[in-house]
Amino acid sequence: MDIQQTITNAIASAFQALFDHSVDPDSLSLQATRKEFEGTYTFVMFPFLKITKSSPEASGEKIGAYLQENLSVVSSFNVVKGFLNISLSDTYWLDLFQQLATIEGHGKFPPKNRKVMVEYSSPNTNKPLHLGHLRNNFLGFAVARILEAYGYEVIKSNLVNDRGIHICKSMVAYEKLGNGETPESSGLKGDHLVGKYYVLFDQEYKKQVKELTLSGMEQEAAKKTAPWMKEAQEMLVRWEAGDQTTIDLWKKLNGWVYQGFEETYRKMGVDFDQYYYESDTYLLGKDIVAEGLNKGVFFKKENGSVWADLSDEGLDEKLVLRADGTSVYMTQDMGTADLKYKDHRIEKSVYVVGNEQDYHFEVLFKILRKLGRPYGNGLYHLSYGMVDLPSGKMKSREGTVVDADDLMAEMVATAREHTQELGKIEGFSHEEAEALYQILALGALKYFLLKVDPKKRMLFNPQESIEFQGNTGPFIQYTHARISAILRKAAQIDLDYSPNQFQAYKQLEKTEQSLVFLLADYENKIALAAEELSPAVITQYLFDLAKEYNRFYAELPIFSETKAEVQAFRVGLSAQVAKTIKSGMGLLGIDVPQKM
RNA sequence: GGUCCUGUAGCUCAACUGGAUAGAGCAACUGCCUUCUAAGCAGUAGGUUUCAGGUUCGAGUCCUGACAGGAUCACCA
Repeated sequence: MDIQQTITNAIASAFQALFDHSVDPDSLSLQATRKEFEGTYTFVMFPFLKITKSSPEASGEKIGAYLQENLSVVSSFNVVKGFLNISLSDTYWLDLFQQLATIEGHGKFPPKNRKVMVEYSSPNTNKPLHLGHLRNNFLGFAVARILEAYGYEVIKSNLVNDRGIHICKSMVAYEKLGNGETPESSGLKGDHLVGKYYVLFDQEYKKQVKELTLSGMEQEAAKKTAPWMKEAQEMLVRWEAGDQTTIDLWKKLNGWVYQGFEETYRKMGVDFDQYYYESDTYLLGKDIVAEGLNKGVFFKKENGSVWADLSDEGLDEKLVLRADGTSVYMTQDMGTADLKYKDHRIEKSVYVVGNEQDYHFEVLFKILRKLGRPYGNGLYHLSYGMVDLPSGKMKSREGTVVDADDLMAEMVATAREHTQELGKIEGFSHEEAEALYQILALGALKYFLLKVDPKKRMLFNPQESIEFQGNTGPFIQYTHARISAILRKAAQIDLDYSPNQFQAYKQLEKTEQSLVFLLADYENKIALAAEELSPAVITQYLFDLAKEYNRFYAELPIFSETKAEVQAFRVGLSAQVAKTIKSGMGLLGIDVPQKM
């Protein structure tokens, strides 16, 4: 039984014994005591004054005295206004810490034997990845790791958007202007090369539309009749008909893009267990439309188009099949959902997709639940806000994007510069130094993007670049490096810091208690992060832990401490903090260095 | 216009889901390297939590209504 429950149970018995009033212990809750007060847990008296029939202070005193009397772990208490602050004994803290230090795999829940799929990244194959994708990929990867630690079996999937009119656009431009250019001949990464033609298409297309409108055509008509747009549409028809030349071109360009993506994913440190390609899935879902018609979930309009009526759920009608019998986005997403279930029997499915698709997923999930899908209640849209630049929204067609590859390269350069300025690479080989810059750069970037609540939009200012001080990835990495130095020294002098070496330690310092408390809290934070699908819970926790450790580090000596048990405890505590930082950063997909 | 999201220090973000005097980081200022890594630590300053009502012992948090920003409302994906 955990300590909070022990205390709330005791409080319930206190109400019984002192006031002859029975209270359900599960209805009582404790909160962490605020830093400026003495104590670990706080019980708020206000809601119970009717029971105690006395002032908040007097009630608190009575309950506190009862706890101290009857619970050996309670060493003291104080009452401020209506807040009963409870302090726990040193024995409790030492026992707790020994447990933590002894448990193998702290931060890993027992397997739930339940499968969850996390779909993220989902790029278009007509342009390179940008800053927005970085947020998506880091979020998806971190959420997958967190769910895994929470005990789920996780399948990371990537639904590649490899077909459609936008893909044909870059194909048309390449056909017209490419002159057989390849990644090798141009020296460009495959995805950047194809992206170049996507931009060229847009430029030429805009020119054509402008010319047509100048010659008197309506804007809308001009957009439809511009020669290149017509060619793109015709190419899409040929593609769907399986025309060999078109398919060959498509395969060639997509192949280049995949090579480029692979490299970018590798640099980002993300991966996938399962790829789905829209070229395979875009025709799926039509049988579901038929099923829905039979079940009365969908209805057909006069022109033959099929709709879902969700007005009873506060939404409106939504098209699921065109009058000509072809599918829309919703159709294939229904089909893909079934496919995922058929492939993996997942109970839970997380879609990491930007918040501009909130409505789409709300509708999709409602439809799937109406259809009685067994996985219907396990569907989650992890909706995240856009990353804005000071100049506003990023638009790839207009070239106002922060490219993912460029940004990562810049971060590495900044990390290199910063580290060298600090003169911190004595004794590093060239390879070690370069590896460190990578770790720091990616750590700074990932932490920066993950520390913000996913659903909030965030601002990225390339000029100010990403910090290495304060609430940042490198701050936490630094804490780990500091501890590593301590552990190296401990190994050098053959210091034994296993739990039986510090049995005799009494009178823990306040920061030591706080650290033990934080370490014990790690699993709660994993659970919270998993339930809320929010890596920001973990970043916040790691920052608190690192901050508290650095205070401990500055305040308390280790190797100059004369008592062996104190030395052993402090080294042991440091080791456990390092372990937890490494584990927590691992959940975020961030590496930690031994030296920096 | 309907629906959804957001609004907290100059800036970027927290606030344990209704609890104490709303906390961190950055930027500014003051201290601390002869002792385990100063990418650190301690401190000063910075707030009418967009506004107006309401609910109650208690509201940044819940309700109503404004205001501001964003997204979405295609036989596009």
